[in-house]
Amino acid sequence: MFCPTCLLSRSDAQDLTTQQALPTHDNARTRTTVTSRFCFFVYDTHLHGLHLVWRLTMSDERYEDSRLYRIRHSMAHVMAEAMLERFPEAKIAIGPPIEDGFYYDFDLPRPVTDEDLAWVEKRMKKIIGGAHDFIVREVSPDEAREIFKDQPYKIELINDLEAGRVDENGNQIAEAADTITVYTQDTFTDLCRGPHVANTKELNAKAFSIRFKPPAGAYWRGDENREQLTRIYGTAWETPEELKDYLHRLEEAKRRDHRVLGDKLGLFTFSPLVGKGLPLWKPRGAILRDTLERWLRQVQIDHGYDPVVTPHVGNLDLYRTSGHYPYYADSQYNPIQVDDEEFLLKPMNCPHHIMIYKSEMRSYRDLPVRFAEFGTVYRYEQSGELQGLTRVRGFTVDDAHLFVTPDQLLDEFKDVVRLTQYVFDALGLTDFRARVGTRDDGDKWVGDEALWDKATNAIIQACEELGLPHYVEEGEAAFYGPKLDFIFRDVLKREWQLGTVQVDYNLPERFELEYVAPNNVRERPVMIHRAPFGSLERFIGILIEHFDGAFPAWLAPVQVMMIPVADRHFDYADRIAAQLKQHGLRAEVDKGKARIGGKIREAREQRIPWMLIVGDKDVENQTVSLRLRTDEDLGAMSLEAFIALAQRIIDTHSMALQ
RNA sequence: GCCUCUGUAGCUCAGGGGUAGAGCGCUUUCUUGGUAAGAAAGAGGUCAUGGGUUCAAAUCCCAUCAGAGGCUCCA
Repeated sequence: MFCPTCLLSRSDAQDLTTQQALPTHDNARTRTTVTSRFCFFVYDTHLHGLHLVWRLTMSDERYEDSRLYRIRHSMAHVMAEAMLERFPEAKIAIGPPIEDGFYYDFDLPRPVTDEDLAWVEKRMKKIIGGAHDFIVREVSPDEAREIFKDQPYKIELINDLEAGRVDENGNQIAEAADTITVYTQDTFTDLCRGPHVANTKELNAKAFSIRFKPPAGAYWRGDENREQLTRIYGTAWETPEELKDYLHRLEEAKRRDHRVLGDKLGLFTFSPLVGKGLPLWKPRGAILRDTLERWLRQVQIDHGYDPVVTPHVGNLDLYRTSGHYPYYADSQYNPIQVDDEEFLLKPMNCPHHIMIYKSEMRSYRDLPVRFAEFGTVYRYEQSGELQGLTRVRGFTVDDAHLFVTPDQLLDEFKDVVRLTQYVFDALGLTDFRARVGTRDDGDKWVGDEALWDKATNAIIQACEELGLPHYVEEGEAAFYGPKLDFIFRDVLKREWQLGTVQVDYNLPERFELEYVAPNNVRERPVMIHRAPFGSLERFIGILIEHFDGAFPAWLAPVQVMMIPVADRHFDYADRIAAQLKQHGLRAEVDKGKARIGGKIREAREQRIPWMLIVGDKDVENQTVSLRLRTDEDLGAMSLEAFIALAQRIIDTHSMALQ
């Protein structure tokens, strides 16, 4: 059995131990997120030497071959049958299994109501109980057209199957079919490749739901210029317990939604008057963000990066030269006209950094040049795309651009990857996949194909030399070059794209960058674009959800909450808090009216790592009583002992609290 | 941008063609309490905004703004 993502075989995987490096595998290609979930690895770094060790976890079988896949596929057909009874005039589109469930797209005469879904769900249970066989038949395209004569979407699919599938550039991507398979259960027949369960008896009427997610709009064939259909999602499992688990996980994800927590913890807010997609950082969010920034800034300085600072706008010609303007005009704020010049709110930092590079004559002795900036950029994202902090219109990138000689490229690239891994590791983010994004077949790219190949090969070679398992995904590149993305899987097993490293031969060409080589000839440098966090906003949004707001102590906006037992202990609490602040700890005193239990509850809900309770006993003995947000009561200790403990945890970026 | 849904007190939400409800929070009073909510009283709302229908609109309709779930997009 092979992992569909990396093509590493299961027997190979079994031979691996945590202390062995993985063989590399770069010939896998996949476009489906379903299959790509099946190969995960966890890395384990020794912080100092940055020596990488990999472990692979792998499922036993491909999703497409699994029983769940057939169950979900069959469920989709059962749902379509019930929907056609509810909406006899409905046109059916497609209904595939997806991760955790299935969907079916319909063209409906009116919006679906919750009553409709309740009816359909009930009807589905009935159909399942009817013990209907799934019968497969092979028919000719003409027969198929007769069967689906009232279903225009199916006719379109049949015609395409018969002609052989063709992509948007007219390249044939599938053989012309002379037979078409159709599946029938009960009264419903669908054009379908299968596979299905043999009989609806194999479906569990108590282990599915179509009401866990509201109906949604979806374009026919994913094309925004075509019909908007109604997509109904379902989730289906083998047992009711699995369904319950899944619904529970959804609840958990909702509960720790960074938009909810961000409000509750006072981290950030939005104002319609400022504009949508433009986050406002409140003091507690800003200190968290500032702490991250200061730390990364220092790590980067240690790695030989030079901080630079550039303005928020730039002349439009700068972005015409870089190519950003022509390629992304739709998703930029309109140019600002001033006198007879046009300016753009900067959508990317690279052109500004390039101009800094160009401001001096560079010798090969100066390279590599590494410019780093927390640069705020603005992109006019489609309004429907905006989402909390994870998709905004103004955000700050932990951006850096490296200008290197071709000889230095590989080592520099590897060093960037090591730095990225160090950063994630220090934050306790350890579950990753690495994705090599290659050039799109379409027209969203610039430059010379040979240079693209060179850049892509450099990335793959670096991955191999680092022993970094990776997979290739076509069409995921930036327009100016291929990239390596780090895909992070959080505690709820959700995937997020975080850091990115890109190799770029094109912008140096476009901006005619040069350095003087040893033989006194002017050569062209190669650029590396990189951002471990990507967007600070998005990254913090992900951190909030991953940690459920309970940040490691070094990042916690408030690290210590003083809880005086009675009002007469306020002075003592104030004095302690002042001393904590002198030691660099972020401490506050809760002088509210609540009793001690209430204050503890509040501090816990605020995810404050340490609570120091002070009452008569503490004043008398000159102690503080420590309680953790995790519920442990560590009892009385001297202030010095607590400060030593807190500083040790903070300085080591420990995830623990004691 | 497109489809669907939502917008009522600071927050979470109930209600619903005849001038507004709960819990939490907030204020005050009592309580000074030792490890996940002490008690009582009180304040607080042009029911997102603008228009329309109606004797009467928070309620129905339209538009706008904002939010949610998807789709498309993501340098």
